[in-house]
Amino acid sequence: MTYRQFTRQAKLTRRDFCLEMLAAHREDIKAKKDETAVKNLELIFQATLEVSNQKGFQAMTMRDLSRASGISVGAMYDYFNSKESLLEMIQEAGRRIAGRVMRQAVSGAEAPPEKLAAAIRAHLYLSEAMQPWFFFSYMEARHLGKVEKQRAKEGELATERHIAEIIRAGKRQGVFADVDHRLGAAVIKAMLQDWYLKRWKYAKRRVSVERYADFVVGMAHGFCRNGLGDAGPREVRQ
Amino acid sequence: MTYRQFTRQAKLTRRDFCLEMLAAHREDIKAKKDETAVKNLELIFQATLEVSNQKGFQAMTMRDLSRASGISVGAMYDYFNSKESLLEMIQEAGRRIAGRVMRQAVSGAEAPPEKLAAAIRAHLYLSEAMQPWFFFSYMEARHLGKVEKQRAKEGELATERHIAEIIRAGKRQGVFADVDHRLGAAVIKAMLQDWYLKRWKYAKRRVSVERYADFVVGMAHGFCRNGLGDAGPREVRQ
DNA sequence: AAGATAAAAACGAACGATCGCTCGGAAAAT
DNA sequence: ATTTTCCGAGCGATCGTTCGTTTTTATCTT
Repeated sequence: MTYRQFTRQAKLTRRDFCLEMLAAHREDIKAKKDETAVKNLELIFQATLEVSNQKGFQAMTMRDLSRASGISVGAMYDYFNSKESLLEMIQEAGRRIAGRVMRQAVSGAEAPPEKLAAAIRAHLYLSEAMQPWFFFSYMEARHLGKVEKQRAKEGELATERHIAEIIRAGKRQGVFADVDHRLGAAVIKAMLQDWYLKRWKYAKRRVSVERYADFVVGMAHGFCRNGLGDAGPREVRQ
Repeated sequence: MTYRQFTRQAKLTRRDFCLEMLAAHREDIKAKKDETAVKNLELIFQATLEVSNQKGFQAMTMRDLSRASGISVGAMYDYFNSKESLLEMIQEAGRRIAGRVMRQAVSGAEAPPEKLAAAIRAHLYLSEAMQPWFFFSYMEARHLGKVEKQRAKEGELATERHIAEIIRAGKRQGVFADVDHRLGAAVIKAMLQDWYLKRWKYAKRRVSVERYADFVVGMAHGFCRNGLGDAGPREVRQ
């Protein structure tokens, strides 16, 4: 699947994101008409990611946010109860959308190699389509409350366990070599995260998400087929 | 080289770190006696990383820092001019030490495979010994001023270019396959960063730095020898 | 169609709390 | 007795947040 096909089937626009936020907090949001509510949520959401991804959520003041969104400080508070709850609303909505997309994206494949490729590709395409949110979510997870922080961490570990499980299944079926599936999943995850954490770097080098996906899938398959992760005597040490 | 051997030859204690800070800012620091200066710098340095790595540097107040270090707010200002300059002092000293260690750690190897292994191992061992600083440096780079931020980014890119150069040399000498050395270096770098960004995860799973190093070196060699990164027709797509 | 009325949305000055930081004097060391 | 180190109340600035008011939009009346 190409990135173009992916974005066509998945609804991941800024508007979709804010509809999710509105639905989850309809009674807390003071605006009566959905039309205006979504419109202003979009302005606030975009401004939050823009300012926050540049200087950090803590360093962003409500006056910064007001200037960047074009909405007065007082009016913004019709859409969230506090700065902290704004952070939680954004994290929560994104986590829900990402979870939903991931679940249905990997539902097609059968054999472990294809499943592995599908999972990698789905994660990369998703994080490409929602890059500002993924970056935000990663960098600001520390500022969440205990409950929300635990949920964010759990979401991360679930992705990793999912990949590890695919590798394990491949080993049982004999299509993968006897590699450390947990360490393998960990480093694959590291590569996936690098895409949204350092996207400016890849953009400057003109590396497309498809090319990066091909590359990571290639590395993952090579690793699983040849068993490079067993640290055997082929190792060269200094 | 084992991690134990590495830490024995490299001077990377907290005290060494603070001696570096003191030497760089001897005239700005109000304390006259080096003894007391280093002692208090250690308290401040440790408390800064402790509090900051948990809640973020911006969210850390000077009163937090005073409580965590056991030094009064007033006395702390005998050791730095402002909160921002404290951040810069820590970043600068760490960058200098890390650069020095890396330069001499990879000076021994000759052939590209050994050079690659040495570079990976040196970086991992270094980030293990200075893990709190590496984590801090990565997460707080956004809060630096323009000049310091550029220097931090340059340091990162230098590491990556170094790895890419080794792979390129290996290709020219025919010991490595025709792989994309830039993308290869990028994902190797991602694996290296994962070690200090997610160390709690590896600690819980009882993965030692040596085992992780063996694993990454194995993946890097496998990739370079078999050319998994060319995204050829062997790719399986969904 | 136009004016009156009510409802909804937007505003920004002002509030108490807390921030980074200073400074005059106390405490400790020499 | 002198120097060095340490202290923490207090300063102005700025923070997140509120709320009485104005402006805009929708609805009703003539």
